[in-house]
Amino acid sequence: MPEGHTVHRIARQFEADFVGRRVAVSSPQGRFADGASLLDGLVMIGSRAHGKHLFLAFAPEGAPDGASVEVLGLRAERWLRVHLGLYGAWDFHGQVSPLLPGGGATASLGAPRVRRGVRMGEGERSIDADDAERAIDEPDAFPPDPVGQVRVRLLTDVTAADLRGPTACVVVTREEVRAVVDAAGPDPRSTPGAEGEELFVERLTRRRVAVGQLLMDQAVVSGIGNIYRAEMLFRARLDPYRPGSGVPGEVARELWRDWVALLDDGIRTGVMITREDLDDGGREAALADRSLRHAVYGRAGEPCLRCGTPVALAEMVGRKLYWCPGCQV
DNA sequence: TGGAAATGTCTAG
DNA sequence: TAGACCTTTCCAC
Repeated sequence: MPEGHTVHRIARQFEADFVGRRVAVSSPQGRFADGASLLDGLVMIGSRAHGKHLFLAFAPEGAPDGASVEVLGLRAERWLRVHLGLYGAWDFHGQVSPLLPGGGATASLGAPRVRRGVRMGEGERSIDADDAERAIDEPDAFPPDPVGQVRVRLLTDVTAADLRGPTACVVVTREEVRAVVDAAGPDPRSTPGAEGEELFVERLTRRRVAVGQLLMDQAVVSGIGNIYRAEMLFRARLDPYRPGSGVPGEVARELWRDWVALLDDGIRTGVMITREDLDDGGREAALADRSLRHAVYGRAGEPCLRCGTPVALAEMVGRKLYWCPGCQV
């Protein structure tokens, strides 16, 4: 999936283009028709991410609905919770704000898509004026006709957001939002500072389960997926099979701090560049070519960038695990 | 046209 | 642990 950084970027996109606006909600595919009718015509009052969950808060126009308790810093009784799962993606159409000053707008955030032989970046594709695909993908008419299986369409006067392929897309109460967040491990962006770090270290080091498995466990830490998992263990020189209880506290702290830094970088750039050996030129090249972004992920059989040992590939709890058996001990 | 693959998670046995 | 589920895309046949 879109790992945690992508969901935070999606939350920002909604903050920029939907929050404060009245939203028409529909389900072109039909599978979310009931939920859509509960939200249609309400104003989006906030947008939050925790790990891989996206929460969009709604309230009646001109009448914040009087919720007495804040959840994720918002008083809202009606929320849309979305989890993209493995293939989910949001597509934005119409007026789409750039997420970086001076940057291009983002058309699509979520699972990678391959189109016309052009591999899109992980999670998203830029549609600045030079992008030849813009003419293909952005018809003049607004809103554009839904393409494919659009579970939900959120529509303001000027911007449309289409959701396809989510694992979860459901209208929830603030209590249900609270429950999901409480059950999840810390996310550096919503559990910042020492509290998140302490929680992470405690949950990682108390169990004998393999650290490679624990990093993917969203109850231990939120937002890490298969790529960040492999790359963080490589950066920490940790054997993925080492039990969490065998990871020294200081090493666990370093893992958390690395996650904080990687997540910040991913949110800022929209791209997972996890190699430590790149200079500015190398990063520039990696932005354009995803095969240059990672040290071990997707590089099975190729020599380790640190010690030359062939990168190993195995299955861990049903997911592909890449690591260097030479220098991850 | 069918199968496989993809940054994920849940449930039944 | 296997299977189900969400969707799109490429590739072998």
